[in-house]
Amino acid sequence: MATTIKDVAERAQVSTATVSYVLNGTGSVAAATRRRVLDAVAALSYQPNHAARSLRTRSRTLGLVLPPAPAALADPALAELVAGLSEGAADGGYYLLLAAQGARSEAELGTELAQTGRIDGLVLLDPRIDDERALILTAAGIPCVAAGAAGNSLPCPSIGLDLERGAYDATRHLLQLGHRRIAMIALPSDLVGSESFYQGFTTALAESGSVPDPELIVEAGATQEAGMEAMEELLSRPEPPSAVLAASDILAFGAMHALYDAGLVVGSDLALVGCGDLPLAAHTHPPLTTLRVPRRSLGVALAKRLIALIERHDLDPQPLLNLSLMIRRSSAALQR
Amino acid sequence: MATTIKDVAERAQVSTATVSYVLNGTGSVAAATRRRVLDAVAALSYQPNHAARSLRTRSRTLGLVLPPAPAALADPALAELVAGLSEGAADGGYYLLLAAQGARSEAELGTELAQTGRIDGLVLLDPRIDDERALILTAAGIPCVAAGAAGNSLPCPSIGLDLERGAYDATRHLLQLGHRRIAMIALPSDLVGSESFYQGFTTALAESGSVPDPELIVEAGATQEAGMEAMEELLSRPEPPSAVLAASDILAFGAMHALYDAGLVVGSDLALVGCGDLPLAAHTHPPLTTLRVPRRSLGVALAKRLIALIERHDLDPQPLLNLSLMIRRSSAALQR
DNA sequence: TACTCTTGGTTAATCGATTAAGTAACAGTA
DNA sequence: TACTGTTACTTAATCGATTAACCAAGAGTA
Repeated sequence: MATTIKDVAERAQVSTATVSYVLNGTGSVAAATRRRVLDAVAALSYQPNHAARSLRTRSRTLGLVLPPAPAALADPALAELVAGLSEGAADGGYYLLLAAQGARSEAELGTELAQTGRIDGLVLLDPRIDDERALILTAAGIPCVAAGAAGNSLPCPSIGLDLERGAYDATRHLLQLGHRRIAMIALPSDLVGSESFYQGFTTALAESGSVPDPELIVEAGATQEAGMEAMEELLSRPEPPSAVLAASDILAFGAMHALYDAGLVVGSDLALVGCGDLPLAAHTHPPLTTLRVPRRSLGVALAKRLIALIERHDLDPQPLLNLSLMIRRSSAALQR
Repeated sequence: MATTIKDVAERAQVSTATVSYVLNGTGSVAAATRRRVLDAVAALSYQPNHAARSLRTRSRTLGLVLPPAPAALADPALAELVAGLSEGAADGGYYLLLAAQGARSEAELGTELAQTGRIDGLVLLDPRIDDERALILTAAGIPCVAAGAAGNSLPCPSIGLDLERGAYDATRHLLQLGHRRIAMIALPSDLVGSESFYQGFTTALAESGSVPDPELIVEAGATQEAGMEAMEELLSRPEPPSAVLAASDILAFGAMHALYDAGLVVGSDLALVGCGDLPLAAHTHPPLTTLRVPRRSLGVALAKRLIALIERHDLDPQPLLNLSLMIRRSSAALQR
């Protein structure tokens, strides 16, 4: 049934070694012989057996651990990243293995997958500063790359989003609309991106001659509820903001709820900008101005970086990926 | 580095065969020996190498082909299904391999993956009547199961959603609100689910003493644009409907746009019900009444069914999964 | 001429499991 | 006693590739 390298060798009148050399481009093979082998491969439509191959070499598989149930939905756009990942993997001759986290920690699961030879490397989502997973995995010699992180506070390579520039752009947008009291709802500060995002925010403010008011910076969790509470907190200030930059769309959605509850109209009473451009963002009321993340490209870039790491070939450092500001009705000129 | 079965055998003072028998529960092994082996396994924290194992047996991997770029976003809730799949796979000791479709057809890609021993079986999304992929794959002896299909118009097993019951419930809901002219925007009729959905719709109408007006049944594509056009068509009827049941949320979103353009208010001028309960559905204006699909359970059930097929053990036929009607503001009582 | 390189191949070991076939020891039975 | 079964193992073949080691023939060189 399944055609093996032996069948090809017989048909081409050579040894299996020669077939292998032709197929892998290693060894030296005369042109005529190479032709015979390739013809035989084509005639038998031979595909090398994956298990046999990976028993001797690599598994040509990248791993991704899916966050457990509740958080799995936290990023409804995960599918796009995953699509990019498997696309980038396919380009390099790899596939993507998905594992449900279950009881074990991500690092444990990843280690097991790597040690049993199921995967050659792992993609890490939502990296944190001094990320524990990255530490454990790299210590165990397991290649991994982190998604969407910039800078070098990570023990493994990463593909960065230019969050600093994004936050800068968003803040400039709000400043240009005439806002002066601009608040920020931040993600947990141990996420690798948080610092950059804050940096962009303050840089834009500084350029306009102001400094961020500590009263208007709230560090929240990552959930919608957290965004809601953060917004409530901001509204309780003696001088509440006229505009809010949220570090994620989820936080922004929560903020919207709080504003609605407070009887304020988003877009006219207060401007709101999110980050992520989830599919939902264009459909809230009012539609949310937000920073679009190139998730698919991020996925492709991550896969390529990880493959380069696995195969130990150098790769030009990947430039940070740009976010683009999608201006919608949630951000509007200051009312007076 | 990597501990092998040989290391375990040495430590337990037995042959590798015995270790294998203990680990697989095959062969007969004395209790004391079994203990020694298990102790050695634990002491060395041995995990069998996947490649070696799958060279002799199965790959313990399920495959899923991701639709190409544009369609990949068509179902933003795909992530949930995928999470369910990998969860169900994990329960059976399997993992999930994702492949980006690229240039080749899904059947070709699936066949290659199976023949190279990368996967043992394949999950098919959005099955069609006499699905070509299912035909090719089953003909090639590759196990596959289809998602969300009912009935036996498929050449492979499937996990069914009770679309008939769902459509029935949704239609009853509209009837109870007082609607009498109820239209339906259908998905392409070659999708396996379409017939059942239509069936549920007509059954509910029949119970109320009416028959479906052919003028009010429109078969559309699967896109938002298709939904929009279908709605425009319905509005152009001499006697337009007062309520519309769309066979998917995407279609319903399109219909909403058409209604908005026509100056009609969804929820008061016309009731609208979708199907799927995409994350977006609760956040449109007005929020969309829709049938919730248990995507995660569907994924789990699919994985279990596929594994049973692969390992050839019988499985009680899985009952159809129920949809639940999420009543929101897009469906309201008839205005008079 | 005699020696060394290349070139173009082959042979055979190897990766780490599974499993058919064989065997020794002992119990049960005719 | 001799034979048949069990039980509890071991030996060794096998899955299908990769690759180190070896080898023959012809080209180049001193």
